[in-house]
Amino acid sequence: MNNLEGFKLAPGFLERRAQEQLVEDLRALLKEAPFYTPVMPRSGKPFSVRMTNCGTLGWVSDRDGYRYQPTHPETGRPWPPIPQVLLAAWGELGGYSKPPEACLINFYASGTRMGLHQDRDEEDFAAPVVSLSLGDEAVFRIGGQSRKDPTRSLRLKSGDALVLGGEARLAFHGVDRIIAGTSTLLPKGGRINLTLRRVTKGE
DNA sequence: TAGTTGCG
DNA sequence: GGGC
Repeated sequence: MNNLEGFKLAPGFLERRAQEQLVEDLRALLKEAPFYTPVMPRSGKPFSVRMTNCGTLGWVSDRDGYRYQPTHPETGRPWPPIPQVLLAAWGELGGYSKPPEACLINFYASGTRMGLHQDRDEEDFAAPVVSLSLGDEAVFRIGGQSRKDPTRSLRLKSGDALVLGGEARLAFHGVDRIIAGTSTLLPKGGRINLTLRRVTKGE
């Protein structure tokens, strides 16, 4: 049905200790590039999820649209570099020759969500999208390349990795809800999702 | 128009 | 979780 080729779930890809070290890396990174609240193009409605990025490019949304840009929209500073453990994850799971340029960092507090969407603001759809989950569990939904295709839902746990490549690269996906109290990784709860992407076709 | 990373 |  919607067994899209190129969809891969790696449960427990990061063990607990690696998750803790990554959270430490992120703590430092977030001082340089704090979470901000993006808004929807044209309507200006805020996302419930807060965002920041690392890498040479970051995904942003504002009244003008969705795009990748080299600087934080509020501080104007370049995004910090992508932590090594994430580059290693890309190498291990992505199976792609070029390194990731963008790592979108989403923070889902309890009660936040992300509607069904496609990742299609990149030039390079041959590259996979690699995603890691930290903290509370998410009810994740994925369908096909058309919005009306049937969807299925799965639970993403802290340390799980997800790869969207091949046919699944342009699959609609989203987060229905966060289940509070399902992880002790983040002291204040919530979920962090890290999404690695190749943006350009060039070097 | 078609589409909507949101809303209901 | 479907549909606008």
